[in-house]
Amino acid sequence: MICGVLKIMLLGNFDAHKLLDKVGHCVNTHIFVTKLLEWADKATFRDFTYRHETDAFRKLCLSVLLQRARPPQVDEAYKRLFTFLPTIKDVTNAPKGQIAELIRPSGMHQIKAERIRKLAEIILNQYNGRVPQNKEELLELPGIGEYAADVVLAWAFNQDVTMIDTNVYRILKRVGLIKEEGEARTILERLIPEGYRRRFNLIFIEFGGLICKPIKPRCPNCTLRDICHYAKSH
DNA sequence: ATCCTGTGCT
DNA sequence: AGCACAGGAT
Repeated sequence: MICGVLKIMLLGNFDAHKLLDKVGHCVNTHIFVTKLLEWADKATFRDFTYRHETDAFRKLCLSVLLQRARPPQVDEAYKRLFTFLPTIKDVTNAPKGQIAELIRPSGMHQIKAERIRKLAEIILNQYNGRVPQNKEELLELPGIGEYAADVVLAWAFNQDVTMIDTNVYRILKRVGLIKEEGEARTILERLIPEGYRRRFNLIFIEFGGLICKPIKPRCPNCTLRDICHYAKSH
């Protein structure tokens, strides 16, 4: 059953009993959430410097850098970009080529450079340097889609928002909780109690990066192996 | 549906 | 060599 009070050290502590009381009645999802929490309790989360960033504009740029990129490479690009171009004005005035060169490690640097430069321009000129705090306006921004908008709302504006990335898709699909990607949001919002969306997103990302990896997942070491369709068929 | 795009892993 | 990556736009 539930092994005492689970604590997520990195993100602060919370009482898993309360948490699990709010989760739905389905046995599989119950086990799923419990096992993930137990794993997060023991695991050592990776520490990327960009995770400590709270500035809304930089988070906005980060969500662009993260597109189809690996976290370590994004961290490198992130440091380079804001070391050389610390302010929004700096980014706005920088030639696209310079931005591209700075963020090269994150991949797709030409596209991302264009997106970041336009972002800076719009935030500076149309929003007077303030990143909008609602999803509608965020989605209007170039290079900002569902995921990027949710990331900004969650981590820059402290909103309890469900974020869905490839890690979430992959984990939910393999375990067998969803068949198609469109089902992810519904399932997640039923699965994860309000107030814990951000924490769980980090857990999904870490679990997806360390255990349920896209290639060569570590199924033998995985706490979900007993309930996971993928683990049973491989 | 397909493109964008560099790098790390297998 | 080939696939995959904290996606988004056309």
